[in-house]
Amino acid sequence: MRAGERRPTLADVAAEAGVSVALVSIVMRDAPGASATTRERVLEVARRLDYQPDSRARLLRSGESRLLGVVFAVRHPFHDDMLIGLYDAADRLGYELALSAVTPRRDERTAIAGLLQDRCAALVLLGPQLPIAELAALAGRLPVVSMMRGVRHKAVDVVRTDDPRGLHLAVDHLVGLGHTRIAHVDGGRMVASADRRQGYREAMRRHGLDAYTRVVLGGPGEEDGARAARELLDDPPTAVTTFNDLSATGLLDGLRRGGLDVPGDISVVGYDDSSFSRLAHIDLTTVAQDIDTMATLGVARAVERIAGAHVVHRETVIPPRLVIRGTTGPAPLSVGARGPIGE
Amino acid sequence: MRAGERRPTLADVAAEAGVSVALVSIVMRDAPGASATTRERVLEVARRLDYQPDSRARLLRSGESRLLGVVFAVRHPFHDDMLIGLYDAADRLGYELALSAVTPRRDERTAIAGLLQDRCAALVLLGPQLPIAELAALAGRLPVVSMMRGVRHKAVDVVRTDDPRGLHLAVDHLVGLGHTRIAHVDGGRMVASADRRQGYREAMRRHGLDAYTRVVLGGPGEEDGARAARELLDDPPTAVTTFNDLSATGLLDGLRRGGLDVPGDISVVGYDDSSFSRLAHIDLTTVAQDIDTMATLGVARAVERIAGAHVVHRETVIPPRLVIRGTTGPAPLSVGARGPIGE
DNA sequence: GCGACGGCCTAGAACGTTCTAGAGTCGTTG
DNA sequence: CAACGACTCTAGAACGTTCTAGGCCGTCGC
Repeated sequence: MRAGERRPTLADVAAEAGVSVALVSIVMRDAPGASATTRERVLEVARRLDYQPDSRARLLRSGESRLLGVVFAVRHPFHDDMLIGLYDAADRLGYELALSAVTPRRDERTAIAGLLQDRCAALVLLGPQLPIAELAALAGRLPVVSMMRGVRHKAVDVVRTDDPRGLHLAVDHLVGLGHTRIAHVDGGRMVASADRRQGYREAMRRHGLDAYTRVVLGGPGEEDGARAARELLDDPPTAVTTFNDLSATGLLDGLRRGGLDVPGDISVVGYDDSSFSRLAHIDLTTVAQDIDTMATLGVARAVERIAGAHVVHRETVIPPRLVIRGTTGPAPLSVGARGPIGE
Repeated sequence: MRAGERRPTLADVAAEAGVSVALVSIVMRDAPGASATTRERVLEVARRLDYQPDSRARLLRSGESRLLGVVFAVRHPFHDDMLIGLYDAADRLGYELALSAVTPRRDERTAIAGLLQDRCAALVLLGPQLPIAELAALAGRLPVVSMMRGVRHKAVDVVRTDDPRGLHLAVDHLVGLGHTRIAHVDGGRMVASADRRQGYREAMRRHGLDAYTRVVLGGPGEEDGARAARELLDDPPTAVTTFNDLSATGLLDGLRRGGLDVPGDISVVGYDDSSFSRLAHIDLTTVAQDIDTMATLGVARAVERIAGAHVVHRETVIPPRLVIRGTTGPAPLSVGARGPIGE
């Protein structure tokens, strides 16, 4: 067999089986309207000719696409994990996924444009960076679900993690271990940064640790964590929460180079439960987002919008979970412990 | 605007602009056969109506799909990197990419089936695991390019890294640093494992270090590296090459826990240049595959097959590159150095 | 002044499916 | 016995595009 040969179509199967094209279509779709015996015979022929339905023609005619467009970022372990869940969820509901990746040289607009041309029934965007106005315009044309990013617009559904709560969990854990001098390395201009920083502040206040609250400027990268480490080394706290795992590893490295033992002298908590945080080498205590639930809900929202005419805007907030590993431990005995900042 | 409204079609644009459907098609495709003024006017209208071509109908009619199906594995940083290159390469040649992911609960067969229904013109498979017979059958229906895995079949093109050479580079580097007692932690049953192990053996022989050749059973995971570390600690060499970065990090961790300093006492070389190997925390010297070149060639092979009727089977082998980071250093002074094994 | 030609444009078929409307057959029923 | 309904099947339109064939108009060459 050579590539370039025409693929068998419904017409080929029909001719071979001696029935009409429409009947073959009925059989292939498992729709009512064919006797058991012809059904059998048609399927036999289809199998023999190795017939594969042409989804393009199918969708073109039937209008409904049962296709969900997913935009994800490459080199983003968290997105990979999310894809796994999305495939499962879509599969359960009888939908297909069309993936479009954002890469360093392929921006979100391009990724979305590709999916629009494929006539997806809805879009699921993982951590979209587009301005709200653009997302809203998009949502005027087809259902749009934003994952991990809050979008205040009635046409855009949102599924995200309760980020403040994530930091409550982290701080509670540390306080439970006896820590009081807990700092936070934030994510700079990143979208989720404000929520996490605020969660940290709230949690500290709730524990009456206002006076120990200390936010260090950081960023999403490893080098941001390393920079924060240098700043912290002047007057190290006994524990640090961070914006994400990557910055946490930079921080870890910086602190250790500065002569501190983790978790002996200082505890560190990451955020995201990235795959590398599980490496024995890193073994980072971190806040995990409930990826499966988020994926299931994301797909569900999209499908609801596709089906129902008008849905009210829904923002679903999923509680995170703390994963305790090796970078957190009891607060060191307060030998030489200093009081609150500014004391 | 509500989702569910019909999208504008060529006919809508044509009616609005007062021209025929065919002419609008000509303008949209940038094909010859329209005057500059009408071209302008049609584009104006298309923009105003926010017309988006329906790629399904387009491809259905034109037969040629200019669509490359790509099967990649999720949670596989190397594949993510490859996607970046593939998008670039496809873009340069005017092709689109249709992605289909292999996840823990979605196997390769399913991923491929999805792409076949989309009538891709060719398939680019990243590290396919399918039996050769199946790949060959597939290649009978459309061009198939296997990336990173050698497939001895005339219908399947292959683009892969020269793995033996990768280990030559690693060993040469270590020998250049004065090492002689160099062990190799292999990848067990993994596909590429044999090539890399053999490359190690060849390189050792070439340097006259036959007597120091030492292969330790390993595997692809971190725990495999850790296990190998325990075995090596009994009689540590001064350098180790490994099957991949993940096993190298496990090894690093095990060696350090065993009291050895890296790279002071012992040097370690990984394989793959995974993103985490760049973390300051790990800073692993490793063998990098030339992803961009591979991606470019993979797409090129697919496109050639699509265009040309008969192409001879081609296996393209790309030389790897050594990335020197912090886990390799000069061989320790031979205080207490032992001779070759079995001396 | 006439045919040929080139530039611009259009009508209608085609791609492979699904869908609608209806045709034929048979058994049941009034 | 005619009418009917259920069941099985078919013809042909439709989806939104591209492609082929051709029409119209002005210009050019003779």
